[in-house]
Amino acid sequence: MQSLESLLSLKTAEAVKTLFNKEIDPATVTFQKTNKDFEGDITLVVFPYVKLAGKGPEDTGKLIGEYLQQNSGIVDHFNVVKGFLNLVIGQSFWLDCFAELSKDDAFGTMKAGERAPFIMVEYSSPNTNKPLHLGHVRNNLLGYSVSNLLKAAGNKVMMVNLVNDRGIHICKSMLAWQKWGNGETPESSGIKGDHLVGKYYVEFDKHYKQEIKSLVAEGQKEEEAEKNAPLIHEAQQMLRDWEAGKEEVIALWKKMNGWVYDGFKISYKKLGVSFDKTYYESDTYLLGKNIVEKGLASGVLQKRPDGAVIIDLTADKLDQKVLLRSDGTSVYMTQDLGTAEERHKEFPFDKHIYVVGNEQEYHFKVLKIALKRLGNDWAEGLHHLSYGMVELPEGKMKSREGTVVDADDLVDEVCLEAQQMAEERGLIDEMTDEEKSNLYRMVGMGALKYFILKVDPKKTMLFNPAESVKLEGDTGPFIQYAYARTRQVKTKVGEEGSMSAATYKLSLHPKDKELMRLLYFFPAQVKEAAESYSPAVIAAYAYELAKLYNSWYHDTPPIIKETDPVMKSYRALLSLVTGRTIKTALGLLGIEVPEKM
RNA sequence: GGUUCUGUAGCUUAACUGGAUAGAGCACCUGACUACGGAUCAGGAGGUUGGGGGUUCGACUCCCUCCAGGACCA
Repeated sequence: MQSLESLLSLKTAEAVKTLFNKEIDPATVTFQKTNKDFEGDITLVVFPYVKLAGKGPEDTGKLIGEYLQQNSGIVDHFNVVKGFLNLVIGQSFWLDCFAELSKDDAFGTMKAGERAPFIMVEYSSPNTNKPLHLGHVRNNLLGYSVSNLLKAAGNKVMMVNLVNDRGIHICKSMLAWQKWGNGETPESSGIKGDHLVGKYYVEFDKHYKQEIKSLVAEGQKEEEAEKNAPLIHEAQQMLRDWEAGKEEVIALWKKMNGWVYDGFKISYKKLGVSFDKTYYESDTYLLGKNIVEKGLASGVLQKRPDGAVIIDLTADKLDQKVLLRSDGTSVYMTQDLGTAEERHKEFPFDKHIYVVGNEQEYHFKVLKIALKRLGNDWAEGLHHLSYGMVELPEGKMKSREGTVVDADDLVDEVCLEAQQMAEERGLIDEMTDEEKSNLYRMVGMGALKYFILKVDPKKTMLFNPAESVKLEGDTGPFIQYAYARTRQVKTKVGEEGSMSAATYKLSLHPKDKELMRLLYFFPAQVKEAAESYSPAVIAAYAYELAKLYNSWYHDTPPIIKETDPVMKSYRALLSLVTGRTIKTALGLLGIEVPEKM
C-alpha cells in the first residue's frame, strides 16, 4: 500500500499544477500532525504555495483542499484555518491500513536484507579497576537500544565492547591487593569480583594520599609529592613489568581481571545487554604505530623537533595533535587508529558508531579526520554517538566524595521498590514466588530504563533516584500496565479478534480511529529514531500509545460486554495489535513486558 | 586564552528540524460509570522558551551580542 504522505504529496503537486499551473516537486511537499484542537488527521501548511497561487492563504488552502477531496480518493472532508489545511481521511482508509498492519507480527520492524548496510556499534567499554556506575548504565542502555533501533530499521548490526584491561589503573588495584589484601578473594570475602578489585583501587588511593600528605609536610609542593610518592613509583614499575611480560605480574593481572569479568557478567545480565564480540586493550594497545610510520613516510604526518609525531589539523579548525610521543610510545589516539583499521579489515563495516560520553568529542573528531587523511575513505562512516553526563540532584558524581551511584546497587534498589509497590496493591497474590520476583525485576528495570532512555541522548540528564522508581505518569511501568491490560482484555474477551467486510459498516468511536492512526505512524517513528540514534523518540511514542489506549479503553463501551460480534471482534483485534506494538516499542528500549501486574 | 555544547512551568522534560494558542509528567487543586484492571480516566491552575537586537507572512528553532553553567584543547 502506498503511504499516506506520498500519496498526498503526489496529489498536492498535481493540484498545484492543475490549479495554478506551476510545477513543484512532490518530494518537497511536507505534512505535519494536525493540532489536536482542530479536526483532521494530517495537515498541509499552504504558506509555501500562496505566492504560486497568487491568492491569500485561506483561498489557496480551500482550492487545494477541494482538489484533494475530489481526486485523492481518501480525503473525506477538510477545513482551513489561517494557512493550515486540515485533511480528514476517510474511515475506510484507516481500516485498510489497520487490516494490513495487523497481519504483521513484527509490525514496525524490518528484516535486514542481503545488501543491508553493516553497522558496528561499540559501547560499554569499561575499565577493569572498578565496578560499573550510573554513567555506565546510561552508556549501556543507549548502546543496546540504538543497536536494536538500527536492526529494526533494516541494518545488519554487530555490537562490540572494548575493555580497558591494562594500564596504570589496574596496576594500582593489583599493588594494593598485594600489599594489604591478605589473599582476599571473591570467594573468601563474598564480595562480587569487580567490587573487590574496586575496593583495592580505593585502598591504593587512600595510602597514596597519605604519602603525598607527609611529603607535603616535609616541604614538597603538592605536584612534586604526587610524582615522588613511593607508591606511584611502585605502580609504574608494575606497569613496566607487565609490559615486559613478567610472569608473576601477568598472573596476578589475569587473576584479578578474571574476578572483574565474573562481576561484569552479572551486571550486564541484570542490565539485559550483550555483545557479539569483546575486544581487550591488552591485545590492541600496540596497534597503530605502523600506521603512524606509514603516514610519516607519505608526508601526511610530521615529526616535531623533539621527535614527537604530529598531525596538523589547523586547516580543520583544530590544532596539532600528537600521535606518537617523542620517546616512541603510544597515546590513546595511536591505538584507536590501529583498532579502527584492524576492525575494518576484519569486519568491513559501512558505519561504525562509538557510544562514548561527550567529553571525548574532540578525540573522535580528530580520530575521524586523521583516518581520512591517512587514506581511509571508510572513515567517513565513523560516528561518535556523544551522550551527555548524568548528574544527581546534589550535582555531579564524585568518587572522592563518595557520591558515585553503583550500578548493581541501583538495580537492586529499583527492583525492591517495585516489589514494595506491587505488594501494596496486592493484585498478584496467586503468582508463584518465582513469577513474582520476575515481575519485580521487569517492572523495576522498566522504570529505570525508561527513565534514562526517554531523555534525548545529547542532553545532560538529571537522575533523581526517587523519581526513577515511580510507576505513575510518564514512566515505564505505566506503559507496561497498558500492555498487561491488553493481555487481560484478550483472555476475558476470549478471542484474538478479526475483521471482515462487515467491519467497514460499523459506526466507530473517534478513539477507534485515533488509535488506528497512531499505530499507522509507528514505522515512521522507528525510522526517525534510528536515523537520529535516539531511543527517546520511541519512548515518547510508546508513552503516547499507552496513554491513548487507556483513554480508548475508558471512553469506548465495555468491550467484554459488547453484544455486536462484529464490533467486539474488531475492538479485540485493535486491543491486541496495540499491545503487540507496545511490546515491540518497549523491546526496542530493552524493556520487557508482563502479562499481569 | 581558543573551540564547542547547554539554558523551556516550582521540579523532570517534549516540540516532527522555520509553522497554528509552546505539548506532557511529577507536585498542587477538582471530579469519574456502585470498578470490562483505579499502577486508570477527565478537568483546573502554572510560560516574556536566560536577556537584548536582527532575518520574514511566521522564530524555542537561523544570525549577532551579552549573561549563566558544562566539556574539551594548549
